[in-house]
Amino acid sequence: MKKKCGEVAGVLKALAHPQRLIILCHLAESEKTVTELEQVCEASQSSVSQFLNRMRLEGLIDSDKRGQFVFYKIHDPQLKQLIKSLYKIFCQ
Amino acid sequence: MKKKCGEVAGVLKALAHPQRLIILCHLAESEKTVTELEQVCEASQSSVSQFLNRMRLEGLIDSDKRGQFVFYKIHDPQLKQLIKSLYKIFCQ
DNA sequence: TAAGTATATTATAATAATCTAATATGAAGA
DNA sequence: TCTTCATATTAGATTATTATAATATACTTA
Repeated sequence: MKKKCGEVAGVLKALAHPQRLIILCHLAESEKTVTELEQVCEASQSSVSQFLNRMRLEGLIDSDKRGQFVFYKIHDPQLKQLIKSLYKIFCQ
Repeated sequence: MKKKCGEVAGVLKALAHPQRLIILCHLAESEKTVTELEQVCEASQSSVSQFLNRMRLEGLIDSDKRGQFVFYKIHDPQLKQLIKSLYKIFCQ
């Protein structure tokens, strides 16, 4: 239990930030480019890029460079489930 | 959406900490005293007390003093639901 | 190849969270 | 009343997170 809570707390930390949560909610719908994410969460290019990189390193999201764009999407299926649950609990 | 994400991110912040998550998981089962919580999460008395106070002020938990003990329990029904979801997603 | 667009990186400043130690309060029992 | 136990509070040091500015890279198109 202690170990599991440590892991889960780590995932929750990624969501526990207004702009990162917006980003992840959008990624839960479909893949998005960095610029698209910049617009929905109204954060600077640098911040968004840093957030994305951090979440990628944590294994939560995936990046896929296609031409001049980098598309991000959710990698971790548990994260996707969690975002769905959040939506059910808090937005319905 | 922006506003809602801010609120939800606030709740998630409370869970996004190994020891607070352990505390909340135990409170999701039943009410507990501070000393009981100290033992399950292996944090100092002061830390636990500070965590509890903070979560109480955020409206997530309730305290009830009975004699020399203070019993804490989850106040926010959404938080209870969230903890159940976490259990389903990550512990089954 | 020059210019523009998309993204990443780095360093650093600003802010927030955490932990610890010390002390305080208040109830219970000898 | 003295002591012990349960809890709370405070202040400060430490550490982590966030935001910002500047610069770099790499692709695209004229």
